[in-house]
Amino acid sequence: MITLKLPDGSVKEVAPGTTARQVAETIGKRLAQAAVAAKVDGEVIDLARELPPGEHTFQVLTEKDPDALDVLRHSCAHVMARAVLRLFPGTQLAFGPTIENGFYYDIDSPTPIREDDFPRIEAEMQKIVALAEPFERFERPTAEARGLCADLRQTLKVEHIDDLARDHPDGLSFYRQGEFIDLCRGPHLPHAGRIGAFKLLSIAGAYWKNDASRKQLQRLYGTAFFSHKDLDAYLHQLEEAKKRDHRLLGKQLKLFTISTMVGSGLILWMPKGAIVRGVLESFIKDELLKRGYQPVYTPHIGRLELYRTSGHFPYYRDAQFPPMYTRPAAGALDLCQYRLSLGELDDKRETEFLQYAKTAYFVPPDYERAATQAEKLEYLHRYTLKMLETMQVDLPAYRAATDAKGRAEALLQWLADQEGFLLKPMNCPHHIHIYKAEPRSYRDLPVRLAEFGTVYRYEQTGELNGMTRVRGFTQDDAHLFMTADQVEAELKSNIELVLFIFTTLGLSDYRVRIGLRDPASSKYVGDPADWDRAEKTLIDVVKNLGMNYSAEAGEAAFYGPKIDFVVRDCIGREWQLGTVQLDYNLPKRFDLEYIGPDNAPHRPIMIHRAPFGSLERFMGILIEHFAGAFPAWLAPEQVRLVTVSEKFTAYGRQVEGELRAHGFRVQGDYRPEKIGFKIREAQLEKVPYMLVIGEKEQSAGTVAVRSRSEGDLGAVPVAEFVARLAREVRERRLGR
RNA sequence: GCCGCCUUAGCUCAGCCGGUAGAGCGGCGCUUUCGUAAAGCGCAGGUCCAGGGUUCGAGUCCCUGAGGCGGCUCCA
Repeated sequence: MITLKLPDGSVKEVAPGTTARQVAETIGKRLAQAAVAAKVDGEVIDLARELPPGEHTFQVLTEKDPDALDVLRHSCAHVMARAVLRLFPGTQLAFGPTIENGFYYDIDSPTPIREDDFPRIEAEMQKIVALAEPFERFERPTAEARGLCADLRQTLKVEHIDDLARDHPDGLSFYRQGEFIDLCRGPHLPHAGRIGAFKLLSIAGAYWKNDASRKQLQRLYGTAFFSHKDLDAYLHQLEEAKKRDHRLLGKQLKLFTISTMVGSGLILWMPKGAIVRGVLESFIKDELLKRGYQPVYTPHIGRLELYRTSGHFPYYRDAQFPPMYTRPAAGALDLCQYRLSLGELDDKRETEFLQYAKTAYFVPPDYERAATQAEKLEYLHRYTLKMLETMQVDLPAYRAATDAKGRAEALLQWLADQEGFLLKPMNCPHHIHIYKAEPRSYRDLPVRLAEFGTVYRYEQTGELNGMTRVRGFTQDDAHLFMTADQVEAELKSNIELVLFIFTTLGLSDYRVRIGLRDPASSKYVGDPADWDRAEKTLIDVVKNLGMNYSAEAGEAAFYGPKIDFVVRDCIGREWQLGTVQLDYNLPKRFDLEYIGPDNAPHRPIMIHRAPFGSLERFMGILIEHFAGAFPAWLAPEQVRLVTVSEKFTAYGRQVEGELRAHGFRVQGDYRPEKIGFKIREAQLEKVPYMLVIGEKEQSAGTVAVRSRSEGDLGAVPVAEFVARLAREVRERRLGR
């Protein structure tokens, strides 16, 4: 017998071989009709599946259950794939999972699919849904499954089976629906007729198995619901969310702009945006001073040697603006050094090298693109020799070296003596040298150096996004230098600082991610023992604070693990804001020390932290968070005075002066327009308060207050309005 | 960087099968002196992203490049 525990606590015994649907029928006919799938021991299964022997929890899923929506969407992905196969014969299927608000299917079709094709595909899907054919599960031994996929000419599926044969030696499942058969774990709807409403949303490129070196496929995104009403509600919600987009609001509200001439990913803060940023900066600066931080300033560039020492230059070469050598040819040799140190020339870098070589008139005449890696490196070597010769630089160590690695090292020796600078990609090396500028005692620790430090990173063009992913940004950065037994308290205090900032701004929808190193990757520097210690400390601190978190391998910085605060933008993309990073490595690389109570030198430990992340990204997220309607303490313009007619201009100016004298950001609108028009403008500019001034106010010495969100609040004496607003600003009230 | 799409007035956008460019808002001028989300009339404003090609003729078709959007990959 099979024993099932139902959600209401009752227990049901059924015979072996009973299907989930049969159980639903014994519970109730209506329930069986409403059933979409079943949940056994937390796992969602088809209604047609026979229940496994033993004791289980059992639940029938109906349309109301969120898990049921996933099942529906997964089935809809199959329907879409089936429609695509009909319309685009020869299409290869990859993966078709559900995602948070819908589903996608990765495909490789002989003729690329375009958004114009969506209506045809949707019409074909509609036909399939109308037939209401069942989804039938069947299983095959792995070898046979491979054969079936091969017969279906689904080469990607065959490749996938080869990859996962190890993990599934005892067979794989398929689902058949009409002529369509797909390798799939399931579960699925009983039949396609249950798909109430669906829509294809977009199309994008995606790499096979998420690997950029593999083939790029087309990813078709769609969504589906049980009812048209739900679909319409979702589409409406999408439209509304788009109106909060910081790129749109930034333009409308004149907060920031990006100019092609200045460069992609470089934010120009317009006066209104600059006000908000300034208020945020003083907010955090005051907080830091209270917490024992010391503000510092450092320049925007630093010597290459500095970043060779820190590791930033060699490790993130491709993500930086090119180095600036005072001797131009050194730049070319630097490029050679880098390629030689990598020991390979991939297609992209080979093209770059050829272009570079051409401009220097050093193209090897017999250069063949099809050369092997070894031949390519040989050309690179000959090019380097030619450069050195022309520059009349004699490098015996280079000549003596026999392989690319040796040559790279010899070149680096020479480059290290060349004067070269880098736009700073991080502030830490500069701050480290402030730490190093004086001898430190254990009594001085922790030393907390803070700066709104602007850094530059050459992000790939496809990554740039409004204010959230840029090439020049300012971190509210600080570096803390401390002893081992101060680490925990400092970490804790920094996490609390981030939380304080988030609370003040009403950012409540975030998640905490602990970034650990990926054991399989070689990008991390330092002693594994230090890493283990650092990772354990971070996890302990977060646990002790009772926070929810997810620990994710591969999300660490190259020098240490970190705690990130991740938020979502208006269309659901995640961005890292606040970050706290623990670092045992840079102190070693820069040979930092302090004198301990034992009168001997010790190595300090560093924390890197930026509660906002970057002011640019934070501002972008904040614009979306408030939908452009900043609370009074942050608003670029706090008060707009609107006069009923030009007769009241004088009184208006008097009130304006009074408010300005109290430090408020106020602007008077004295144009001979109707006040309805002036109010509309102020409302659209999202000014928190409008003060209407006419005959009554002038004679009574009052102002008629109108709130952006609550409308007419009635007249009050000017002094009273001043007191109210001052309090609202002081308390950093969020309003709504 | 990769795949797909987009780029027309300051902004939002129309512009058919290739025949020489339009609207609304905004701006400016005049009139209106007005009570809580748009007063009326008039005027100005365009290298149709850039470069090349096809064509008698290109905003429209083709190629290359730049910038943007959505993904993917990346993100110290």
